[in-house]
Amino acid sequence: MKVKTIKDVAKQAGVSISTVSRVLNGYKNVNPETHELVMDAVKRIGYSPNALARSLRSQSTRTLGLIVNNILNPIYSIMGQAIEDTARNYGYQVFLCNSGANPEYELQYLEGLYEKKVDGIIIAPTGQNKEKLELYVNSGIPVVQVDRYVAGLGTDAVLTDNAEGAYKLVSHMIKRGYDNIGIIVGVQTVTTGMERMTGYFNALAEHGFHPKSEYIKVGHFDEGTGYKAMLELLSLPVPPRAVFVGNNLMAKGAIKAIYEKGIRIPEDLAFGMYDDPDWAEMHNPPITVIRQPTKEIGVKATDILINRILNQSKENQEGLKSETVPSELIIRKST
Amino acid sequence: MKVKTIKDVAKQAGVSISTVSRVLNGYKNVNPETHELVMDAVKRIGYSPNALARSLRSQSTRTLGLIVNNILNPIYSIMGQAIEDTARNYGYQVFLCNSGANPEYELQYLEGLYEKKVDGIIIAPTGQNKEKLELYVNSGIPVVQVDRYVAGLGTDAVLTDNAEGAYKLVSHMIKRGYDNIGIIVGVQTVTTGMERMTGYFNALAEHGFHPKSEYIKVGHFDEGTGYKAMLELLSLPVPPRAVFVGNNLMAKGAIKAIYEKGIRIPEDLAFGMYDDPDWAEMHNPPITVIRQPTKEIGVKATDILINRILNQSKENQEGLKSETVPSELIIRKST
DNA sequence: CTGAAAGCGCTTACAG
DNA sequence: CTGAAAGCGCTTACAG
Repeated sequence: MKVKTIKDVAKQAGVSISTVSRVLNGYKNVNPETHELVMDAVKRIGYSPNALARSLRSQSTRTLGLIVNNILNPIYSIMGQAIEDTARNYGYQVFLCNSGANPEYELQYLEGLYEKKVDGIIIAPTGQNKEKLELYVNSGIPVVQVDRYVAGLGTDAVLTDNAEGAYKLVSHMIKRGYDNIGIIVGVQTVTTGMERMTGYFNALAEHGFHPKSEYIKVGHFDEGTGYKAMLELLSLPVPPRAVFVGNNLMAKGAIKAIYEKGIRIPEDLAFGMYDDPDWAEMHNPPITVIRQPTKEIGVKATDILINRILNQSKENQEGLKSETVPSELIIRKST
Repeated sequence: MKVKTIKDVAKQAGVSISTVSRVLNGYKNVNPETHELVMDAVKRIGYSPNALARSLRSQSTRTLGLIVNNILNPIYSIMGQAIEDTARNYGYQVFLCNSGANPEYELQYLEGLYEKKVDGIIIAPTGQNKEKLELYVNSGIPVVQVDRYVAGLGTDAVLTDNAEGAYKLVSHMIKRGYDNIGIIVGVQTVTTGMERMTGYFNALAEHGFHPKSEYIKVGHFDEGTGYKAMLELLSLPVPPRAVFVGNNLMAKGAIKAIYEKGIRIPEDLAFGMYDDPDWAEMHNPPITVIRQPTKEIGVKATDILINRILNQSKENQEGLKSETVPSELIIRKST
């Protein structure tokens, strides 16, 4: 079946292609009868517009790019869903890309989305591709950073107050009477890793504790390094009495290590984590967490991005926004 | 910063745009010196091709569409990741779309991807948009159905043997000595819902049991209806002694209901489910499951799809494939 | 209210 | 090995 074009519609309807285009785009100045003629022809031959041609000419794709770190992390799938839903309400489609925390893949996506001429992007950046991101900024393609950020980029951002979240959780542990509190967290080249570490330090300092280097483990915000770090903590001569784990993936690995060693929560080891995935509440005992308003972050980021796109031509653009949403301490039985 | 085109490169390099195009596309018959001239110019002015223009002319986008049912279901996020990775190896990008089990959204995506001229699609269909899917088939755009399928469509498919999986799990429960086995499963308009129900019936029949209608609950493969169904089962004069829940989302809801009622697993109620999400093993007690080879489904579907795309011009196409991958019974403490 | 023409940025026969 | 020209399927000033 040959694919139909606007030309076929024009021929069927007995009008010019300009007129067809006007009807299809809902222009007001079209004779009602002509309008009907065209719509009938469209129906009859089963015409469907070619977005490639339309976008090439109109310089707008009504498409957003979303690059997340790890689609297997529920934080990002929930955020992705919120972004998609919000974008849909504005009539935008979303190109969801998963960098897998791999800067090379991220670079490929950044290039691919640029070539595909998305109208804007939302990104949870690895931090390694600042140059490519600058290309967007310099080309006037709006970028919103979420969850983590590359500094000095001149983009909007929607973030969590990671330091405060970590601080709240660790302070809670201290108040519960636990000393020797360990931390397992992601690399310090990523803002979330840094800030959660900072919160940990702040909580200790404020309560007069000195951090002990053997209780501080840095990994990759994934299950494997979470598992390994926990094993190391547990094999210390004096293992920590409580541990703060920096995200849900590391926590999964850490829990696995705890099971293997036959350690009991919270009797032997109190356990708290950043993020509140399904299993945190279903776990026995239920786990104390810091919950981020993931959905809200997605909605806000999309609102900001699309408003930038829509107001691109306007003179006095609003200044860059860097919103920080609060996260919530949810105390359960594991601490 | 004005965006650069092939024309700018041509001017910089002092050659024609045809030559630039040849260099960019790696044609062999280009003078090495010319090649260098062009590549230098590309670097110098920071040229990046416009995929819209390229695709419009070349009639190929090297882009795949993936429409899943629910990105919050780990089955689909894992499958999505596998599809993305496989496609990347072939040089294809994936447009990941989440229908949210809503036929209207699915239709929108089906239309959007068609307009964007993807080279092929992979879909876990809701079942409601057969007509739109036929448009793809008739237009010669390859489609691979995964997980569930719309019958009579003339597409390839990669599926799980749902009936066999359900049969294995329910048979296991019977052998353990449980009578009065209930089922909570998704709507019977979707193949996975139907087939898992069939497996349940088969297992009962083979062991001489008669299904009891009050133990059969049909919902929407989501948490809400799983919760509701479980509450109903538990408030029966004679509640079931064991329950088979049809997917991981329904199971989450069902577990919540079980907690609320203070029911113990497996002492009061044995519990088994389709799918093996993270939390199934972390649950206390760990849950007996049927695990699908989700990743393998994604890889296979992508291989099939891309081979179709690549061989589209060839005469004797291979016949349609409908592969069924086996699923595995993993016995844990909940039964 | 409608049509003819130019052009978006490429690729691809066609000549040479 | 290279260039000029046509054309992919649209939208958008420009005339009338």
